[in-house]
Amino acid sequence: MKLLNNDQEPRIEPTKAELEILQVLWKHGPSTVRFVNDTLNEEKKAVQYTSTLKQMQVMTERKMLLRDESSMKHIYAAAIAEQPTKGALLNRFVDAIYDGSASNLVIQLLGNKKTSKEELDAIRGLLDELDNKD
Amino acid sequence: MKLLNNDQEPRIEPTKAELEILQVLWKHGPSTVRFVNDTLNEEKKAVQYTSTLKQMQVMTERKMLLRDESSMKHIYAAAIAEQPTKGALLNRFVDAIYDGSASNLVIQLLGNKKTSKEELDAIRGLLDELDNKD
DNA sequence: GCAAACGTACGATTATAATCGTACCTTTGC
DNA sequence: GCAAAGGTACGATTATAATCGTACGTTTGC
Repeated sequence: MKLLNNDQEPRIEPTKAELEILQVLWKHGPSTVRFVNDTLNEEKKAVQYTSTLKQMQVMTERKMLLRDESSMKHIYAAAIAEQPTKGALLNRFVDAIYDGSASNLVIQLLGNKKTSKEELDAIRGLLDELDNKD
Repeated sequence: MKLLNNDQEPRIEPTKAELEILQVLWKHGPSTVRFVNDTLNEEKKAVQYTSTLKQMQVMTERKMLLRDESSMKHIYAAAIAEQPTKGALLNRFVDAIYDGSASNLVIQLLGNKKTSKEELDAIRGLLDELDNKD
C-alpha cells in the first residue's frame, strides 16, 4: 500500500513532458495553455490541447507552476527557476551516467563529433574567466 | 492499436533500471544475474533477484545484452558499448535541457558548487590537449 | 439572443517502466 | 537418493507518465 503523498513542496524533477512545458514558460514568460500548446505543436510535437491542459493542471498541483485564475483564460507561470532546476537535473544525470564525475562528462562532450568548434571555444572562454576570478 | 515492434535493432536508450545493470556489466565484464543483483543491492538499491533477472531477460530480447546459455548459470554481457551509449544519452540530454548547446551545459557545470577544483583542472587539461592536437 | 468558438474540469484510458510471486528445473552435499 | 539451495521462465501486478474524450461553462460576433 502506497500512502498518499500530499506533497506541499514543489517537485523539482520534471518529467520529459513537464520539462517541455517549463521550457516554454521559461522562454516566453507567463502564458495561457493555448499559447503553450501552440508552441509545443510548432516546435516539438503534435499534442492535443486537453493533454497540455491536463499536464499544466497537474504541474500546478505539484507546485511546479503558478496559476492566475483572475480571468477566465488562466495564466500559468513557472514556479521553479530555470537554473536551479536544470542544475538539479544535471547533477542527477552526472551521477547516473558518469558516476558523479563532471570531467568524465566533459571528456565525452569533447570527443563528440557533434560538439562544434564554436562550442569548444565558448567552453574555453568560460574556463579562462574562472581562472581570472580565483 | 499499436503495431507490434519486432525490433531487431538494439535499443540504445536504456531506461534508468537498465542503465544500472549496464554499468555493472561495463565495469566488471560478463557476469551472472546473481553477481549483478548482488552488486546492485550493495551499491544502488534493494531489489529482488527475479526483478533483476527479468530486466536482464528483457534487455537480452532488446539486444542490449548478450547471453551465454551454455551452462546453467547464464552469463550476460553488454551488447552495446559504453561510450557510444553514454554519448547518445548525453546528446539527448543536451538537446532536451540545453537546447543542444554543449557550452550552456558547461556553464551550468562550472557554476555548480558541487564541481570540485580537481574536476575543473581536469577539464582544463582536456582542453589543452585538444589545442595541441589541432 | 443565440450559435459557434473557446475556455476549464476531470475521469478514463493507454503506454511504458519496474517489480515480484510462483512454478519448475538443475546442481550439490550429505 | 534426496532434500536443500540455487538457477531460469514467465505471467501478473504495481507504479508512473502521458494522452485524450466528453461534459459543461463563458465569451464573442452577427
